[in-house]
Amino acid sequence: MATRLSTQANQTGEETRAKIINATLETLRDEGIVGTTARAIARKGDFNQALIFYHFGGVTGLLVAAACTEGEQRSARYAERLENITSLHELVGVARELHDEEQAEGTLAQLLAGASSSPELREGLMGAFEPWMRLIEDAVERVLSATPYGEAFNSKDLSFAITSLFLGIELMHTLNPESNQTSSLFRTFEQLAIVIEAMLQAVTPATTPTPAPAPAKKVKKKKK
Amino acid sequence: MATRLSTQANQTGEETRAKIINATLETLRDEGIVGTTARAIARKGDFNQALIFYHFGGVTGLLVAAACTEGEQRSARYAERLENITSLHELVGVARELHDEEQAEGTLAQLLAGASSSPELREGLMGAFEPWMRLIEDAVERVLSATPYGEAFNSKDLSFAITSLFLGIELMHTLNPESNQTSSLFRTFEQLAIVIEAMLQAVTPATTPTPAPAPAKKVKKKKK
DNA sequence: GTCTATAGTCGGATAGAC
DNA sequence: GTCTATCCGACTATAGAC
Repeated sequence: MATRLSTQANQTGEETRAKIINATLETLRDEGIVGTTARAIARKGDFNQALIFYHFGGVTGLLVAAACTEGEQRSARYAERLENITSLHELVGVARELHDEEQAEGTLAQLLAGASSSPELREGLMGAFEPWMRLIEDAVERVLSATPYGEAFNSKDLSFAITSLFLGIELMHTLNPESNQTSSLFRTFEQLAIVIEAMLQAVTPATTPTPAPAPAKKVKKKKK
Repeated sequence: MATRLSTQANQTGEETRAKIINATLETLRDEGIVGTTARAIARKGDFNQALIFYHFGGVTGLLVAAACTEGEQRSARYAERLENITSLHELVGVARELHDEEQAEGTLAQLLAGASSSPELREGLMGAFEPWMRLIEDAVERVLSATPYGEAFNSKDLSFAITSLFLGIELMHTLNPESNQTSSLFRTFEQLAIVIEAMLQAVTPATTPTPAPAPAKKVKKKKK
């Protein structure tokens, strides 16, 4: 791929596509889904509007591609950390880091909001989300299995809830971004995690090595 | 109010305004913020598009009015229940009911998403949200004060988190609305609430039989 | 692959008749 | 208060030159 045989002096398609996707994410962050039009994106990235249609077929196609790319990059950045998570407070720590990344700020929530008015976008987003959701789910399962409630809770529900919480925070954050609400929020989350971990420890004291109800099944060992 | 002295045969302004606002909420629910245009709203409510500008000055003004109205109705419907909440599982119960109300489904999240591209909408939403947030905050404070951690946590952060979680769930729900993900989700929440309450009880027994694994944090006893 | 130009559509908003 | 008619701008999308 990327033949580089063409006219030179100009970029290869891959570079252009990356530039367009980047401008799309910036536009989503700054203007929201409502303001993310082909013209606004082209303005932001300083390229010709027609390129969007040449490379992505249309705005919706571009949004899907942007969601996929962003999802892959995010997964690549956080996979290792997520795969080593075994405790609640570590999970909170990763969430805080993720929130502090400016690029991810709000783009996901905005894309989701746009899905209501475009079945095509909706389909694309479902695909783009799946790998990320699996990462979260695995982490949640590991955290759960370190507690006596490892089998008592639906980890799919819990990871759905965590993802929802995160998206909701992004949404609320746009209401008044200049407030430092969210930094206080993540501090509270850390306190919460510590207290819950302490309570769990109290419920299952170290003196009894085997945590309460021998579950004896369904503990996936997820390599790596 | 509502003079009724005018031409008759037609509705009074108040009725029309209500009709328009209702159509707006329906459009938000069905088409999302992107599809919520003056024309789409008028189509949905079967009235003339120009009425929106006569009564609300513009689409943004209408969206703000819809947010306020919806917020007031929701507050009126849930204030009593919220004000009597003292435990976590009750809070979850109200959240579930709220989620099951079809009218509220997604409109809030969509409005929030639209705030990114309109400072005027953003301002209006902040005002519309405040009373509701105070209701939540009071409930959270009561729930907290029934635990040994009543003073340890920032109740503003916690209610912000709860609101965010709720909005995020609405947002995720639009990805595949036909799945019964959310009903499973609220069941898990109820389990979670029960387990947490049980752990709290174990940590602070009524007759103090066990001498405290004691959370190694700042725990001020402050039963109200 | 990228640009200019433009066709065609849709949305916000207003003027003026009723 | 409501309706029709309409202007104007912005948007998606494409054709064709380079």
